[in-house]
Parts: sequence; C-alpha cells; structure tokens
Amino acid sequence: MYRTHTCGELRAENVGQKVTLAGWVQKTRKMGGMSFIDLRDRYGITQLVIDESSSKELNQQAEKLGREFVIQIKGVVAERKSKNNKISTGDIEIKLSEIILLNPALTPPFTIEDESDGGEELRAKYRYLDLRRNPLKKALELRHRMAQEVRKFLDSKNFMEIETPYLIKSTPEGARDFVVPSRMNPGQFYALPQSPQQLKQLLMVAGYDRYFQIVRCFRDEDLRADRQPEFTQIDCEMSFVEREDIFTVFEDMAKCLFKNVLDIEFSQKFPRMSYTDAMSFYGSDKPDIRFGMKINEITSLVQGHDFAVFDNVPYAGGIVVEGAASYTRKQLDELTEWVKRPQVGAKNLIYIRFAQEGIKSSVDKFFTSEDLKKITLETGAKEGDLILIIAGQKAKTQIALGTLRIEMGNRFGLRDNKVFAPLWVCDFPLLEWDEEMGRFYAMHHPFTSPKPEDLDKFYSDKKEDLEQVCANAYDFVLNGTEVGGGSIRIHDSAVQERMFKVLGFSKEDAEYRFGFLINAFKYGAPPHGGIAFGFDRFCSLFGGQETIRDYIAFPKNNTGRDVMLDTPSLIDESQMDELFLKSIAPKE
RNA sequence: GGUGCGGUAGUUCAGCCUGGUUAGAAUACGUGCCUGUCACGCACGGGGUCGCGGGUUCGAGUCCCGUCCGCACCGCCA
Repeated sequence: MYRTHTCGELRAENVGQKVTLAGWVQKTRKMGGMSFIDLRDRYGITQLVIDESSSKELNQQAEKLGREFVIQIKGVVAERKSKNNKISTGDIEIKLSEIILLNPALTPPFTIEDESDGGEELRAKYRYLDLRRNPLKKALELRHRMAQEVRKFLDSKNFMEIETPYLIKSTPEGARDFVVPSRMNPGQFYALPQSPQQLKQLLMVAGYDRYFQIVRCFRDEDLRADRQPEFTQIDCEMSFVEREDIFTVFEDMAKCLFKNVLDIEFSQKFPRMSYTDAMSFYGSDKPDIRFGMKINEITSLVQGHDFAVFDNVPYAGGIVVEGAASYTRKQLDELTEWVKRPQVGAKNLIYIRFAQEGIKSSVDKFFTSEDLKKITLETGAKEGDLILIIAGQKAKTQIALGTLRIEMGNRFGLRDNKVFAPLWVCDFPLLEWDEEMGRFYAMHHPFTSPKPEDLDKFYSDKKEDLEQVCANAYDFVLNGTEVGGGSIRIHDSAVQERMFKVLGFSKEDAEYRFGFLINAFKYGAPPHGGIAFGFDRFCSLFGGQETIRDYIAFPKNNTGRDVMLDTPSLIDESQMDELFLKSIAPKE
C-alpha cells in the first residue's frame, strides 16, 4: 500500500498512529541536528521531521532530497511543539522512521508555490508543473464542482445528457470553422462544431424534450483572455417552452450554482433589460450593473451654444463619476488621450467639474454657469462629482461612453469581483444590415425566431421594417460578461424559409447547407428553444478572474498554440498525401 | 490585419532616456554552519548567445531599421 492517508487529512486526534504517506517534496529545512520536510499532494501539506533520535541513515537520505522528488514515508503522527495555523495539518507532524525514494526530479524551472516566480510563458510550457500550484488546483476544483452541480441540477429537472458528434458539417455565417480532411472522401472535409446548435434542434424533433450537454466547441477566431479556440458550453434545449420557461429553469440553475458553489443566495428574480436600454444606458449589450454611472443623453441641452463639437453631431451623452471632481487637469488630459485611442475611438472628451468652489468645465467659453447647472441637474451630478461627456454619432458614442464607464468603474474600485450582478438582456434585433455586403446577417443565428408580435414586419420587404424586428432571444450577463445566450427557435418551416430568403440564401444554398434541418422540420418539429452557457467564463467569474485560461487544464496561448505540446505542427508528407493535401514548404 | 507594452543569470527584474572599467539585485541552485523551522537564518560559491539579424559609431545590453516570440486590447468571435 503506497499510503494510508493523504497529506491533508491528519489531525491532532491521529497522534500516535503509524502512517504511510506519499507525495512530492515541497521544501526541506535543515537545521543542523534536525530537519523538516514539507510533503505535498493534492490534498495538502504535511510536515515530516527528523531529529537527534533518528538514524544517521535517515539523515543522509533526507539530505539528498530535492524539490519535487516523489517519496513515500513511514512514521508516527506526533503533536507539534510549535503549531502552524496556516495549514490544516498544522497541529501535527510525522516523526520519520523510513524514507523511500519513488522518483527523483529535476529542479523545476520555477517555484511551485502560490506566488510562483515563473512568468506566464514559462509556466505554460511546463503546464503540468504549474498545475501542481494551489491557485490552479483551486481553479480546476471550482470547475469540477460547477460541472457536478450543473449535472445534478439539470438531471433533477429531467434533462438528458446526450452526446453529439464532433465531426460535423461546416456551417456558413458565424465564426470560422476548424475543418478536418476526410481520408475516405477525397477533397471533402468535416467541420468541428462551433456549437451543437442544429444537432440539439434535431434532438427536439426526435422528442428528447429536455437535453443538455457539457460540450467542447470550436471556433477558429483570434484569441483573448476570455476566448479560446476550443471552449466548453453548457448546451441546453427544451421543447414546448416559451421564453419565460427558459428564464425560470436557467435562472434557477444559476441560483443553484451561486448557492452551492459560492454560498451566495439570490432571493429576487434576476433583472431584465432590453437591448435598446442596455445600449442607451450602459453603452454595451452586456452591461455591468454592479455599479451605476449610467449614460445620460444630453444632446438637446448642449446644442445651440455655437460649440461645433456638439452642434455638428447627432448625439451627446455623459456619465457622472461620483467623487471625481478632484481629478486634476493632468488626469483629465490623460483620460482624454485614453478615449481617443483607436480602441475606444471617441473624438473628444468634455468635462464638467462640480467642485465646492463652483462648477467648472472645459467648455466655459460656450456655456454659462446656468447652462452647466442645467446639465448637472439633468445628469443628477452632485457636488464633488465629475461629468464626462462625449459627442458624436449615436451608436459609436454610446459604445465609447460604455467603455469609459467600465474604465472609470475599474479606477474607482466599483467592480468588486466578490460581488455578482446577473442580468438578462433581451429583445435583440433579429437582423443586422451589413453595408459592405449589402445584405442582412442574423444577429444571433439563422434559427432564431422573430418575436411573435413582429411577424408582420418580418414579412415586409422594406429594409426599415426588417431592421426593427426583434428576436425572441436573450443573453445571460454576469458582471459585464456575456455568459449565456439563447433563443426560442423557429419550428415552422415557412418562417424558416422566409428567414433564409431575408438572409439572401437561394433555395439551393439553404438546401445544401441546412437541408437536413429543413427536412427534419417537416416531420413534426415541436416548438422549442434553448440556451448555451460559456462554461469556462462562468467558472472564471465565479473564481473572480478575468482570464479563462486558469480554468482550463491545458489552454492555448495568444496565437492559438499549445506551447507545451508545441502544436500546431507539421505532419508527415505521407499523412498529407493520404488526406489529399498539398504540402507547404516550412518557413525558414 | 492593427495598436500598446515586454524579451538581460534557472527564474523575476534593474540597467537603456543621457553609448564607455569586470552587466547588477532578489530568488532558485550548490557547499559549509545551525535542535523547533514553516518566506528559517548565517557565510561562501557557480551561473549571462543582454531574443535574432542588420546598421550607426573608435566603441552598442543601451541609438536606428528589420524580424521572431509573449501578453493585453481593437478588428473578428452567427
């Protein structure tokens, strides 16, 4: 038997017991006559001790131990003379009688500690060592807990977990597909699913009226801290449901996760917000409502003062930053530069300082103090506050203000990662006009149904009408991050055909791409809808992190590489030939 | 495709603006001392392709150009 206990479970009541432990050497402390060894495994750290009563042989063995050596030890649990309340086993130690070296280890390239000295790149290359560290272990434990809670909850609600294939058909629109060449079908390709969207809809047709799957999805797009080319969704679909049914079930699921994983209770219903309000008041389709600082439109208040910045544009909006009147000229200049960066894209930043000694602004030349007073009243600014105003084209300016709002929220510590503010965003536009292509795109995906009350407009041929059609779709937003999204689907083949027509697919196109689905819908498709949660993001938010990488055991880097496996990589010429692929000479 | 920041001992960084002796700190590693440590302590020691290529210069870690790599962001992500 390799061990009788783990390194995290021995306590004062075990004193006197003969035990066998196995694990990794975290650290050795040699004190001359006596030595301490910290032995680590997944469960914790146990201190081992060698003193004057121990044999010479044991001392010599202990001296040879290096960091991360794998050892097995035998000894007796003893109460410590000086206790360590920082670890769970801190009341006891093991008086060693035997050390068995199971495997030596090279000195790791970075320290295996909570605050490692290694940089990201290095730790990524040695991910298996990084995973030994507590923070990553905690992250993966959280992920495991979340997955178990999701399964338990959905199972209790009669959902069936059904696996869908990874080798499927390429879908147009949406993200770029990862493709897999078919050896047996020369020149043809599978695509890896961006999500099992159509498949789960087919399961609804098949009568599995409550389906879920914790499933890997693939998108060949550029990465971010919260975006990986392969990521995991909690993918769900239900039949015979309306939007409210979906809200009920999945709000309960979220609450269950909050309760069982974080011990946070939500007694109220999650708030809901229309897409239009989200854009108007938060400049984002995924508002962070942990803090206020809402956007106020002040176009009519600021126009007509012979100030071209305001008069020549259709929109002006402002946010009130509480307690920021003390911002210095230098800070405001820096902030102006910040909003003018291409990433934010504002053309200007006007400020009004509501200080004790009076209201001062960067546009005093054009506005009387009465005018400024009106703006403070309209925006609700109080003494000590700072109003930041951006003017320009409406949608762009709202987004810029939204970006500024988040930045100010960060600077003023209003985005506490221990506080959770869930939100449903709904009533998205169904269609988005692409000026360049001169056609509509589905904002969500082409199987999203229009809201029933907008069906008339959906059948109109006027662009303006179509632009106003709302989708029966919804996003689940947590702390400014889109965590879930879904919709009530189209189950009527006439509506689906209309959708394809609006999107400019010919009958043949639609048939080639989605024939299987269109066909299936002719055999009795139930009304259905669903939602998919970005599981990695859900976990990272629960863990209070911005990046999802720590919640994935083996993630890819910024350029989509796995630096540990060193891949993507070239394959053999013979493999290429088998797959009917032309080889590209490797770059020198 | 674009913007910003970074690349110097095993590791994390300083040095670069303002070019000039033997490139420095901390940590890790090694050796010795140390009987209650737990960020142990003390002493000594080894350790460098300053990412790569080119240019300017009497002289480049430092200035210029190019390039590669990493991170964050914009575009993109139905």
